[in-house]
Amino acid sequence: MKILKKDAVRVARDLIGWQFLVRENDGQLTGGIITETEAYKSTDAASHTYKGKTARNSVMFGPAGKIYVYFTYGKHWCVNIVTGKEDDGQAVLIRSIQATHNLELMRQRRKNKSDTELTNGPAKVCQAMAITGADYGQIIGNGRFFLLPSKKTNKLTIKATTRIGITRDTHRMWRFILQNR
DNA sequence: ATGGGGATCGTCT
DNA sequence: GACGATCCCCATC
Repeated sequence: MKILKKDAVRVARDLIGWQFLVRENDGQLTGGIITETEAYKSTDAASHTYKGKTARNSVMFGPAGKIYVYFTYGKHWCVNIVTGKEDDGQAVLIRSIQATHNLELMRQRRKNKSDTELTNGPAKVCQAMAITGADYGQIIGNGRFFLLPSKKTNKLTIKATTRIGITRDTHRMWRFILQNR
């Protein structure tokens, strides 16, 4: 997918408003509209690729369009979309979506949390969409994962802020949030 | 509505 | 052996 081959910071902004979906075993689609993202690059001390290639982060070194999933805090999975050129070591973290497909299944997986708490965090998105380490390296578009362009004809209002939950390179304005949601 | 602290384990030092 | 690209619970306002 062409949009994903650009710089992660650009892609993180561009993906706001796109639909992020998975196909369930029964063929149904689950997911929603991307409302919050963050960019991570190898030149960035907050990135998993900052210290070079390892077994865990290898998929981040390309090609673009693959899924990078990681396990964190002993409990949670988080999902990224690999971006950039071959060997760049960059990706966009999906931090939040606005649920549009298969709400009932997502509520069930999220233990019937309120709708505002359904998919408003990176690990919550993975819980609701049942994304785990089994999805590591999946290619978007011809398997379980799908990205569909924004249907909005009017321009979206997108706010840039510093990233969440990191301790290094905290000043970078690489978090993008859809306004008026 | 907001904030502090505990849980928990794979990955890297 | 330490530390997270986090979530949840509970206390307080």
